[in-house]
Amino acid sequence: MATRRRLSPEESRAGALEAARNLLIEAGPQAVTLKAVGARVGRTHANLLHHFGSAAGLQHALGVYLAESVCDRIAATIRASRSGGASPRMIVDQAFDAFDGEGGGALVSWLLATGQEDALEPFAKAIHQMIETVHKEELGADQPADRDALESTLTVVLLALGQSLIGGPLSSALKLPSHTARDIAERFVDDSLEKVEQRGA
Amino acid sequence: MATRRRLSPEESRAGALEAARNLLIEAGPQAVTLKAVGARVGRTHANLLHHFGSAAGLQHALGVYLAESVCDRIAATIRASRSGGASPRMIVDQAFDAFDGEGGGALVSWLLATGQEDALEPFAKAIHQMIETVHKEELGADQPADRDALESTLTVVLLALGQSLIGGPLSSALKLPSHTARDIAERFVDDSLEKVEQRGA
DNA sequence: AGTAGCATTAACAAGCATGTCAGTAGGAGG
DNA sequence: CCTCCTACTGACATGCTTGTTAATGCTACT
Repeated sequence: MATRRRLSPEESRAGALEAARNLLIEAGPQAVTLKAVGARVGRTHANLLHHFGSAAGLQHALGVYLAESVCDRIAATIRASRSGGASPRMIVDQAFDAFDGEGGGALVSWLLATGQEDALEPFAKAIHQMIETVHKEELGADQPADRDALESTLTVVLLALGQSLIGGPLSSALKLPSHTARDIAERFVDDSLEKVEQRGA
Repeated sequence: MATRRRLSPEESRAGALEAARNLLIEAGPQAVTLKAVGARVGRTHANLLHHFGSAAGLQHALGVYLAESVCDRIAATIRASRSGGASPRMIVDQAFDAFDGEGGGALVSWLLATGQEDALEPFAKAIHQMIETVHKEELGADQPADRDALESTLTVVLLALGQSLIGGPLSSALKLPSHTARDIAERFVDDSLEKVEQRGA
């Protein structure tokens, strides 16, 4: 057997979390076991126990990792819009993509499946944090995001989540194109921005 | 030990499904095991195997049961609105309640967690069926539901689902009242109905 | 009452996920 | 080169879930 390389704890954890995320997205919450994740990174399940303390430790770390990952992706796009590189539509698109492909939907169903619903709170707070930060950067203002912005955020997130979970089968059953939910969310954001501008003028 | 009553297959199945649903709502998908469900109805896990054939059989039956349950509840309210007993707002409310308390959200996370995503399709079709039926009853028309009605349905369902899954923590983190998603959905439906009336006039 | 059918169960078995522990070995620092 | 730290592993243990099977005993039907 070839000599095994010895990784730093950080490398091990990062690799394991990435593997766990892919496993989660590909095969669902049930598939994320110590053994399966270990196999993906070429280690034993005892190794994961060593690094994460327990299965629950891995679950928690994965939750944090996914939440950050999803928020980062959305926040990056919002920041890009500041320099004129991204329209509101693109932001909504990114939000949908983040839930759909980055593991946002998977994260939620994972947390719900493992019964750690309290872990949703940090995720929700991360979203709020993101909105507040971006809002201040955007306006250069010190005031918190207004109610319309918050409601838009809520709407987009809920629609994106729902879309990532049952959007495919549902829009197909209703005989609507699969991008319908995206369109609705974009329309909603457009209307909201319009209202803000009118009020500002 | 008191003599055990002997139930008909229908009674057994119905009782088991009801117990499974409560278990699912209260403790999440992981908690729905043959042993746990059996304990709730005062039978052994072998008994459930006898009635449902396998664990997968119970899962499938539970999926069908929940889908019907949720759709029935919403459809009943829509029908009531025909006789003037229910407003559009109440219909939206019922949809949210159905997802929140009746197990709609739990159903989806259950199906996703157990990896039977194909079971979402019948659920989605049941929703479509419901809309088409109600639409024809409502208008007395033979034509299928128009696009606006379908889009409203999609929006309400996605929002209700999202709300039932992460609505609590999310609206709390955004410092919005917990009924915000409901309000948004109701506004959306109101606008949609208004548009239809204008076009009809 | 007697009997046949089937709901029900206990006992058993296999598989899997989590967790413990003692020991091995890689790699950095002396 | 030697030593210490610790990443890493294999073996073992436990408990849970699903599944099989043979036997038991209600209950409906004759």
